[in-house]
Amino acid sequence: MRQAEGPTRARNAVATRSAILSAARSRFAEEGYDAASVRGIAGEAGVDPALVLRYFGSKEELLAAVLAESGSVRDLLEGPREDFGARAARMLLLDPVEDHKLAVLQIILRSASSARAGPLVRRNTQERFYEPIEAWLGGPDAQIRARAVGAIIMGAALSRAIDNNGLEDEADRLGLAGRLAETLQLAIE
Amino acid sequence: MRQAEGPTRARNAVATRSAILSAARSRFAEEGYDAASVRGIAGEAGVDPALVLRYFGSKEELLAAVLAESGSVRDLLEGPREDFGARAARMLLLDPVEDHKLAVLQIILRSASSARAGPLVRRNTQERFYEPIEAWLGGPDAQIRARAVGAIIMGAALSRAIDNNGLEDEADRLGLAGRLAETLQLAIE
DNA sequence: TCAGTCAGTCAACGGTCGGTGACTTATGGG
DNA sequence: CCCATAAGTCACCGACCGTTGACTGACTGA
Repeated sequence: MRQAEGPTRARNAVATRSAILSAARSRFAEEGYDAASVRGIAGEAGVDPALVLRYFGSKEELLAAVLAESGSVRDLLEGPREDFGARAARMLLLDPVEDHKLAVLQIILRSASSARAGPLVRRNTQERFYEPIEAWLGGPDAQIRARAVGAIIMGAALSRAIDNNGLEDEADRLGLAGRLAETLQLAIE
Repeated sequence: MRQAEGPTRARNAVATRSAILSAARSRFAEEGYDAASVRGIAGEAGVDPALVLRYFGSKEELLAAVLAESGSVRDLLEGPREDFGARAARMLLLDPVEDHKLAVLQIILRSASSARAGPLVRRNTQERFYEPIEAWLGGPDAQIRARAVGAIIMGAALSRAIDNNGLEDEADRLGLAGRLAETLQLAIE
C-alpha cells in the first residue's frame, strides 16, 4: 500500500487522502476502532501519523469519513425479493473480504461497543442499515422484521470475521450459505 | 458491589477472589477484554488493582478464570428439540441481562477480535459453544448446522448488547423473539 | 526571482495501560 | 502473648496512545 506508482506520488493531496481513507477502512475493519491506532493507519498508508490528523481533524472524524464514503446496504436490497436470502448469504459468506460492504459491517460489529465510537457507529447503523431494510420490507411489522434479518446478517458477518466460520472446505461454506439463505428468506417473509 | 456485609468482610480470600471474578465478568461483558481495565475491575470489586494480578497472575489468566467458571451452553440444549428455538430466543432476548450465560456470550462477541484475548476466546467458544451444539444436533451436516444456529445466536446477542434491539416496547421484543424462534428452529432442522 | 502557500516531518505532551516488587497490617496457631 | 504468614497497599516502571505545534522543503503565481 506504499506508493506503488511512478517517480513522484508524494505531494498529491487527493491521493494521500484516499490512501489514508483506504488504510483506515481496513484497519478499523480488522481491529475495531479502539484497537486500530492512528500510527498503524498512517503506517499502512505510508504517511506520517500527524498527517492523518491534519487531514481529518481527529480519529473519530476519520471514522466518520470512512463510514460516510461507504455505500449503504441499499445495493443488497436491489433485486427480486424471493432471491434476497441467497444474495445476502453469498455476499456475507462467499464474496471476497475486500468488499467495502463487508468492511463496513466488520467496522460496525467491532466498534459498536466502543465507548468513544459507539454512538457514531450505532447512529450510522440505524440510518444506513436498519432503516433502509425497514423501508424495503414495508408492512406493519417492518421494524421487527428488519431487526430479525439484521441480527442474522450481523451474526453471519461476525462468524466469518472471527474464524471464517470454522470451515475449511469451500463445499462446507457453500452448504452454510445455503442454510443461512433459507433463514434469511424466512426472516423477511 | 463494595463490601455490603457486616463489620469485617476484608481479609477473606475466597470472598475477595469471588468479588474480583464477578466484577471481571461484568466488565469484560460490558466493555470487552481490551477496553476493560484491571483498575476498573478492581474498582468495581472494591479492591486494590495490584491485588487482582496477585490473585490471578495476569489479565489474560483472569479472563481464562472467568470463562472457566461459567457454564457452557449445555443447559440451553436440555429440553425438547421442537422447543429449542423458543427457549433460545427467550434466553437471548427476554431473560435478564445479569444471566451468566448472556454475560459469557457478550464476552465472546466483544473480545473475539482482540489481538491478546482472541485466541483464548475463540478456543473457548469452539469447545464450549459450537462443539456441544454440534454433538447435540448429530447427523452428517452437524458442523454446518451448528455454525448456522451459532451465527444466529451470536447475531441476536449482539443486536441486544448494542442497543437492546432498538425496540422500546415489551410487545415488540416479544414479536422479535417469536420471529427469531422460528429462524432458530429452522436452522436446527 | 522570490515570497507565499501547502504537503509533509518531527519531537514532545499528558494520560492510561498492564505489570512489578517492596512495603504495611491484620489474623490465628503455638 | 507473639510472631510467622497471609492479605492487602503503595509507588513506580516502560510502553503505547491521541494530539499538538513548531518546523522543513517544494511548488507556483506575481
